[in-house]
Amino acid sequence: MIKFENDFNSAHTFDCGQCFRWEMSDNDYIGIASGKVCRVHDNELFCDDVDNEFWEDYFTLDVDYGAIKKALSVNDEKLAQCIEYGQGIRILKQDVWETTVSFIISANNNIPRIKKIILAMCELFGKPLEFEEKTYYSFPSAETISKLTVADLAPLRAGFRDKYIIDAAQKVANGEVNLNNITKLSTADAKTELMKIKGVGPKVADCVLLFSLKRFEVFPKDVWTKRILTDVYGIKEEIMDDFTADKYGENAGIAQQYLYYYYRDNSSK
DNA sequence: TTCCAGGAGCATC
DNA sequence: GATGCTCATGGA
Repeated sequence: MIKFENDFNSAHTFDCGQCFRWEMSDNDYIGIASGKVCRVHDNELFCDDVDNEFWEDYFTLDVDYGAIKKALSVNDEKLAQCIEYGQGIRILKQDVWETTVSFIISANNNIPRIKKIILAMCELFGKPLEFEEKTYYSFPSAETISKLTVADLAPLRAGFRDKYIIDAAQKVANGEVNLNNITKLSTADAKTELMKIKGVGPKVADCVLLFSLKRFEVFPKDVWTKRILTDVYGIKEEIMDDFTADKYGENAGIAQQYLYYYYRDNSSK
């Protein structure tokens, strides 16, 4: 069991668009990551004892979000409001391979459908995991997917993204793209490495860097964040990268996540 | 029916 | 290097 002492809100963390394998169950969240399953109830996480260290790492418990939020709130009233609204968002350190494929699937797609495609992929090609007398499925390895064809992925209904998933699996499995070594690379080099995969452009690569490699300085720009920067801050697209880097610096990605969550959540109501 | 979704590949200039 | 078109799918 792990207890979250502060700066953690399960709903905000799991529903802010960074992850796709956490589901509400009896007011708790059940999540699957790296072949492990756990239950989050309020501020407590229940898992197999041998996995404690894994989940502590996954939830980046070493990061002081209080200090980061304080620094980001200075001189930015709008962001301070978003931070208040999304309090308790933690950026997760997810598996690189899973995050890469997940955000390949995210291209020109919506979150419910992204989750549906990933779930189908796990149920079809992942390994069964028993937890609390129920069966869950792991995210399939690159080796497993690399042996499949585009036709095998048809049941996922992933559309034009199916060929990108195969390309990613083959390049990772044969070592053309080395994900094992990627944590040691600079952010720029890691981005270049990821973009060797078809279907991984700047935005998908940025999401992988932020949501699986703790590169908090990266600010992924999607249709929503571009809209926010334009409408709320009056920034033109050409200078967005400079604006976010100058204004938010090493924590730009965290700022981005609060902005994204606030505006997406409040525009759908 | 048309528009849109946590974009990217490709041809063309 | 920039611009415009296209890529499946399903919900609104």
